[in-house]
Amino acid sequence: MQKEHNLSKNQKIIFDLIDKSGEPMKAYSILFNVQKKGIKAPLQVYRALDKLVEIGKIHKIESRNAFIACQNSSCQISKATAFSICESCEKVSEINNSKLSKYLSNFQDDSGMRYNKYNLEFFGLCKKCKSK
Amino acid sequence: MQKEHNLSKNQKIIFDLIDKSGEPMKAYSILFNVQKKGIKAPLQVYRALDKLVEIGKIHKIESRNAFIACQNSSCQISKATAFSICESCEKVSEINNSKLSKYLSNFQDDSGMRYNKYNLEFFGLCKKCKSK
DNA sequence: AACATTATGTAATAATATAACATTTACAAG
DNA sequence: CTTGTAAATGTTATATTATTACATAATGTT
Repeated sequence: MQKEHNLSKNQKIIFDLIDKSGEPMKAYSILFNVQKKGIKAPLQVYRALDKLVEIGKIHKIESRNAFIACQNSSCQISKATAFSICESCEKVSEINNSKLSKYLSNFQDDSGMRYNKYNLEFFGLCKKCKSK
Repeated sequence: MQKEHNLSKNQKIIFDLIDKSGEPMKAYSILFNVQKKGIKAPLQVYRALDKLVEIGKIHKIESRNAFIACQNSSCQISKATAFSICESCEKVSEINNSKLSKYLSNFQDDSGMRYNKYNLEFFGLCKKCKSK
């Protein structure tokens, strides 16, 4: 069962914006879009983003410095993430594949070490861009 | 066989610095360290870094905005990378595991799509930090 | 009510990265 | 060997991303 996180005012404003957009958003683009709602400073945005990432409502696409709403309803905490990124149109999808996540969660490196947290970004051309 | 890339002057200076350091370096730290060699501007650093990444001599650790020399002698082009990152001491190691790279190169998402390029970052505590 | 925790507001600034333009070097084709 | 072209360099300015520092307010718990 997913824990209810009562989002604060700024967190809710910013989560709703990212969630509705359906695509990765950058911090200063978020800032621009929420200024009419009273959020004026970068720090207000980054603080909300930090919290939303921490509780797993959004993920950061590291290679793009952008944030996307979690598309995986069973995802509690953002510690094991995988994304597909189109290098042409920049479309990003979260990959929710249990075999992949099991494989990576159970992966041991040559020293026998395991990792409870990872981020994987796949790059290629999405179907639309491939057919062009 | 690895293709010989004749590095230019700036590329060589910057690669040698990163390679000798053995750990991830940030662009402005690189800049500071090569100023005595005549490289004065950020753009000179970023251009060399871009090229070195392109030819696979270094990799970018996206979650850290830092660059590390490729530790895999058979790695020609930086398109399939995996790293282990200690969240305490920030030590970074390149993971060179053929099973893992085969698994990821052959991975198909639910739409049947494959990816020729990926970046995977594992997070945890390295042995030293774990034993503290 | 008292306390601790979390969230907010605001200004300043640090850190990371690119745009635009001029010039020079390396090197292959004729 | 010179002409054309791609790659690399130099320089200034600026854009983009993110954090420090400090003050205040809201929320939840005992």
